[in-house]
Amino acid sequence: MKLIFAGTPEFAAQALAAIVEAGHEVALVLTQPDRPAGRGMALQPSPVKKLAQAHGIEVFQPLTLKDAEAQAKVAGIGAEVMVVAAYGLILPQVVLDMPKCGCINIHGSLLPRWRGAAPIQRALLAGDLETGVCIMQMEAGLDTGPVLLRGAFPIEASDTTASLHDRLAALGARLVVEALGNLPLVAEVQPLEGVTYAHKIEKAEALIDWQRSAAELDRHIRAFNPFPGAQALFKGQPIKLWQAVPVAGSGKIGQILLVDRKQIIVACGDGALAIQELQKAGGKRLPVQQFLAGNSLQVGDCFDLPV
RNA sequence: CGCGGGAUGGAGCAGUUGGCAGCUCGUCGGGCUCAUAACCCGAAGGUCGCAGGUUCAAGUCCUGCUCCCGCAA
Repeated sequence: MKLIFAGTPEFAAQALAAIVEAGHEVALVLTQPDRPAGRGMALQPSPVKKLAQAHGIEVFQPLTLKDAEAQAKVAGIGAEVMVVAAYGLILPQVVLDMPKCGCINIHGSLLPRWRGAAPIQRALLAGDLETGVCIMQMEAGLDTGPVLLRGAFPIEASDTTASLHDRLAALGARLVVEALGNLPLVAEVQPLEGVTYAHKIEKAEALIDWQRSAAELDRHIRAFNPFPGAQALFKGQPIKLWQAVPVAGSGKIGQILLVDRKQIIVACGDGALAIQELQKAGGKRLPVQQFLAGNSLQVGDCFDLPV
C-alpha cells in the first residue's frame, strides 16, 4: 500500500520501521524540522528522519502544513493513506482529506481517555491500572476520531514512562500494520463519557513536593523517568530521584527518617518514600549504597520543600 | 561557538599555597558470634581520561584532544 508517514520521536520511528518491514511503500516521510537540542545545542534530526534516511525514503520537514506549497507536496504523492504518530503539527482538514483512506493516527492511550500530547505520563501520574494504544481515523479535533483498532495491557507497579513507552510503541507498531492490512475497517465512534486531556509535561512539574502522598510521589518518579527526571532539592542542590517505593512511616515532611545501604526513607505528606536510586547534578544515577559512599545524607536531614 | 560540573585502585568520592596518593564501600585472608549486609585484625589492587608543555619536583599550573553528566531547548 502506498502511504505517507508523519511522525517525529522514537515512538513514531518504531511504527515506521514496522510499516517498512511489512512491505508497504512509504512514498514520503513528514517529520519536524531539525531542532537545536542537547548539549551544545547542535541541530538534531528526529529519530524518524534518521530511520527514513537509512531506508532511502524522501523526507519532508515543513514548518506548517497550512500553506499551499506544503499541501501541494503532500497531494502530489497520491498516497492511499497517511499514517500519523506523534508528529507534532496540526493537519488541516484539506490534508486530512487528501489520501483516499484519510489519515490514521497511532495514539498511546485508551481513548477517549488521555487525548493529547502526553498520554503515557498522564496515565501513570493518575494511577491508571491499564493503558494501551488506539489506531484511529483522524478528524480535525484533537484525538477525537473514531477508533479502528485498540489494544490494552495492565500498568505494573514498577512501570515507568520508559517501560510503558517501549511496550506501547511495540504494540502501536503491530496494530498499525494490522490496520493497514485490513483497511477499510469499521470505525467505532469515541464515547462522550470519560474524555480526559493529557496536557503537555511542563518542566516545573518534575519538582518533588514532599507534602504530597508517598503513593503519589512514587508515581511521579516513575512518570518522569526517563525524562526529565523527578527532581528533589536537598540543601539547595538538585537531586534527581529515579527509583523509590512508598512505605509506612511518618515524620516532619521532607525529613530523612532512616538511612541504610539499600534505602533512604523520607517522610511525605502521607506515608514515606524509600528512595533506592538517585543522582546529583554532574553525577550519574547511583544506587543508594554507592551514592552514600561519596555524599553524606543523614537521619534528620531535610529535603527542601518547594516555596 | 547556549550555561555549567566532572574524568584519581572494582564502585562512589577527597586531595589544602605544586613536595612520598587518601576516605567510604566492595574483593581476598584470618578472628569473634547461635547467627548476620554486624563487629575486630590483616592483605591485595592506581601509567591520577589521552597528548604535549612549565618545573629540581605536576593529581595539583598552562595548551590541545577524547568521553561522561547537570541546566537550558
